[in-house]
Amino acid sequence: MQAPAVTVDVVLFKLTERRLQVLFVRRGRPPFEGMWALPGGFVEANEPLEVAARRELEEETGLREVYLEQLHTFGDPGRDPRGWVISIAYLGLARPSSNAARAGDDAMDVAWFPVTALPALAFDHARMVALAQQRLQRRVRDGLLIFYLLPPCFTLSELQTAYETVLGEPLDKRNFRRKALRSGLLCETGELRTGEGRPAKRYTLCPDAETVWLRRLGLG
Amino acid sequence: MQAPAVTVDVVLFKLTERRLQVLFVRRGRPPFEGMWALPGGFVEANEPLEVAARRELEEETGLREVYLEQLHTFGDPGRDPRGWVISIAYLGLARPSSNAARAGDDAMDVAWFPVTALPALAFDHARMVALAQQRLQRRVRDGLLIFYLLPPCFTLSELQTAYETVLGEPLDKRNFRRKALRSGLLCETGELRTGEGRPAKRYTLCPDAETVWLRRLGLG
DNA sequence: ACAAAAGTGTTGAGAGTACACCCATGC
DNA sequence: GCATGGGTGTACTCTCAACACTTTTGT
Repeated sequence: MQAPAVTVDVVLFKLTERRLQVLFVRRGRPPFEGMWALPGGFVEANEPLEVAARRELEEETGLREVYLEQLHTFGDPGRDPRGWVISIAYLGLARPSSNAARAGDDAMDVAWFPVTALPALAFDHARMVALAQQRLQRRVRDGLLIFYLLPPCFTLSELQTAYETVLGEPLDKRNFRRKALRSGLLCETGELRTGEGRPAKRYTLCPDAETVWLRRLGLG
Repeated sequence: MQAPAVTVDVVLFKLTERRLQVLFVRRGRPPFEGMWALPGGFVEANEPLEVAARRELEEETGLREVYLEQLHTFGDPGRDPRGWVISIAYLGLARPSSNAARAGDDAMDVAWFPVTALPALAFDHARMVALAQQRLQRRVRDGLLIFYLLPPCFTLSELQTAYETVLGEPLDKRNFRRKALRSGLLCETGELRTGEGRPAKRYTLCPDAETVWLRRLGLG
């Protein structure tokens, strides 16, 4: 009974400059040396999978406290030239303030790329990104995932832009605002965002959002 | 770099007697000897994961040609008393005619249990079944998955009963039929199902159903 | 005063829901 | 003729989509 090696990989998304961006690291050794790849690596003995994903992400990029959910497990023979390696891929979401992708302990390059302009990727990582984006869109369409891509406080316009960026389609401002406000998920903070143009009210996801959301599904 | 052992497990559902049933095998050796468990086992060297799932399913239960999709990968330390073992769980669907669960080559017991009356299960298989049922409900609610649980030909009442059984709630007959027929997914076969009461028209999922379905999502 | 972004209502179409009776066959 | 399951229509509600102008601030 031979056993495969087991790795985890993280497709980490972030919203900046009205672009959906994905995080990559440049590989420092073969195979695919010098190529861009998803942050990830081998699972350690008796390490829970999600813990491994967080550890690798932090080791390679310095990022912590992101949202993570399991995406899919890839196990096709031939997906890794080193031999039999299966990988559990995670979908990750980070806030716009997560610039902090430092060059990791291994002194690797780390960079965000717009999902519309990906570099050539190592292994089957392009497939992983494509699958992750699909899943992200579904989960944003009917879920609370969008809020993991926003700062804790935001204006309705920022929220709308976030949706538009992830879904890749424009939304009607009035319909959007009505729906957002009627959802019961948002609280005014009282603050205003000032700058260009008229000041905008700031909102937060209200504390019982999860509950409200589940209640909604439970009743219709 | 230690590596875990890797297994696959299949949560196979089937509809009979207005019950949603799940397939189990009785374990012939420790750990959990004599207990019921999901069909599954170790992945062979360089074997694609889904292939492994199908192989184990057939070896242990004789069942082939079922629908399979990946569900989740379980890797918590302690989930298997033998040591570090991760398992890729699959959601499977079989038609009602799949009685054929023969005692496998290993002469194991094989049996279907209603999902509402599960036996005590080995490993973390109860969690797997719970997750699979949840996923099945979502995928049936908005997808074509229900048809993998039905024979190729069926009456509208059979279709309705299938939905009701999976979703666990009654549906209005007239609304259901209107929606089913307006969907454009069904073709009359011309056959009638005769027996008790008035004969019923038989329908099939029409050949371009997949296309129709995707077109629908694409437009709204 | 003007540029720039925030904010605001109404109408029409389609989908979902609730609800009760007649029809065709086997026995 | 009766038991059994098959088949049918209408009215109400609600959600979604389309659509354009006024308000508040900074410069």
